[in-house]
Amino acid sequence: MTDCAKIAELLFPHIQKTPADLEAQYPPRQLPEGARVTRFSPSPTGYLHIGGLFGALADYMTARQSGGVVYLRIEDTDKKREIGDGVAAILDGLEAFGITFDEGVTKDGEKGAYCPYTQSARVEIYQIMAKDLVRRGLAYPCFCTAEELAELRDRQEREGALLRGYFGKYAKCRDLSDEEIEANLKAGKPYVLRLRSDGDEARRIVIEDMARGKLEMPENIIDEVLLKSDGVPTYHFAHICDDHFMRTTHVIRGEEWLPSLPKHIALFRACGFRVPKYAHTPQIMKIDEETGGKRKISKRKDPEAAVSHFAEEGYPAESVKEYLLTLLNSNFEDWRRANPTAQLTAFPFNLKKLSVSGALFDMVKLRDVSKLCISRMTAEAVYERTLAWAKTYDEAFARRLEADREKALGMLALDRGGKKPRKDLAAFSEVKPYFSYMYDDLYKADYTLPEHIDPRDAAAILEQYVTVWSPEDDKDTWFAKVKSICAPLGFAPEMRDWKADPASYKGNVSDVSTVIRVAVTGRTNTPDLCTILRLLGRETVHARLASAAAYYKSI
RNA sequence: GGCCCGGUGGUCAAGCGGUUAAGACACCGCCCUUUCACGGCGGUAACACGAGUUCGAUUCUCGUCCGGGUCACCA
Repeated sequence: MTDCAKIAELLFPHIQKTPADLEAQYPPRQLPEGARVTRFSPSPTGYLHIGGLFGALADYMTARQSGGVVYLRIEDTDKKREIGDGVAAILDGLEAFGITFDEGVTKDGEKGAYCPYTQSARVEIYQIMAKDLVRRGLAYPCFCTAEELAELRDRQEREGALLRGYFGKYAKCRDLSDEEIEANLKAGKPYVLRLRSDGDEARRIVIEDMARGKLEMPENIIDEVLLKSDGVPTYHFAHICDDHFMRTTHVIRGEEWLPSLPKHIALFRACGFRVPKYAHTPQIMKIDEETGGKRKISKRKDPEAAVSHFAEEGYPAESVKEYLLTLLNSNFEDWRRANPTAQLTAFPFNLKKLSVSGALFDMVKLRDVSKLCISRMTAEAVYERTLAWAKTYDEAFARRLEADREKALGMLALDRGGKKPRKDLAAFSEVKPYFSYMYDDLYKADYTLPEHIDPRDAAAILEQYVTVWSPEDDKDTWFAKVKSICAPLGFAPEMRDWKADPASYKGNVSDVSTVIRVAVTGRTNTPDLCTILRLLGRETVHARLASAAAYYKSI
């Protein structure tokens, strides 16, 4: 007969505390009815990933809309994969998107009563639980080497075992005698701690997932590793201990965790803990250019996987957030339309409405959301944010913006505000190319006209126009002047006249303004021309009109 | 391969036994209009397939197919 208490003592002589002590140290939270406690728990293995942000947003919204708590926990139990500034990278990413936590790891250390929030600092907690499991005969040390494990796998393959892993008759160390364990320990053999599963392959468990409804899976029978040979827990064990003692009510995580759910249920039961509610989020996909198929968005292959990519491109953080939210709860768009200025946290986020199939990340849709978002900003806001973007990504442009703030504000105010705001800027990086004609050294002349306009007419229009235009003109005066040069040159000043009898005109007022627009901006389409001309100023306008006229005459 | 999760227009998706099968993005057309954009109106386009249950299946069940995930001392 094995003496579990003795083995527990042998394995963890330094552990004196018991689960009861932990219960006392980390008591249930005093929160109002219905308040949900969620957590975002990344591992510091790289930059913040779009899928991570997606999940963090779900955690954040769930806690906020229920008057609960959302905390940030760092899962750094794998020192091999960890990168140096991993935590900082994640913190920066989250900060950029305005996702704030009530508790957990911050740039200035940890805050909250359930600390520490970094798994590597919680080893004692895991070991207290582990010791208790051993004492109760629910866990045992396994001394199998990597070679033995590989052998096991080979054997299972040979035998055609449907289920692979460390379990039942394959679990070599499951029934080691006390003497063998003691001898191994004395010999200094490394070991991992495994769950002694009492699962039955034939039994099935039913779990309610908040997003997916009833889920049915076979019971876990694997003797999962709880503590690795360095005494640090695996994800599975840390998840159970942390989410219990941090009193998480809702575990929101990616669907890649679905297959290990039976393990987690078994572990919660073994520990005597209540199982939290789960919601498994879908993965964010993209179209693979090579195969044309859908696939999970990947950190390695896809630059847009890194959340920082959007900052570099100058997409407003809130538009990325809003786009992600439409992926999370598709009724978000309708809500936003009905509440254009409401705080994001006012949205009645609902885990039950989580979409369950992997959503394709749609850059086109993101751009639309972003255009709408920027179109609603004031010129001052666009100026400040473009400037902030440029300061890190395009210094020369930043200096230019600062050098003539008035002009920049003027151009950014073009067709902004009012009932019909322009929706043509999706990112702050687009300001420079979009308004390149506003700056002499960025401006590239392109005198290409629509084919139906004769260059000789164009030259005549420009020569006439320069005599009437004045930067002081208001919009009506400006347009009246454009019209005034139409008739003498054979163009219809009124669209109505032209439509009634196009044959008797060379063109109409639209052609005339196109000629002016092309001459001054090098584009056939721009925002309000009158204002552009005024912003450009007399000298520039005259010079551009003259050189365009000269060009048309020369061909 | 075993297990798991999915499968409604090009994309994201409402739907939850009886609907002319919403909406958004994209696309096309028209209107508005000095261009473009905005806005308005309209249009193209979908229930993967096969059985079963039912008076009736997009909706329920089973099978097939397709997509994805997962089978580590990684998370």
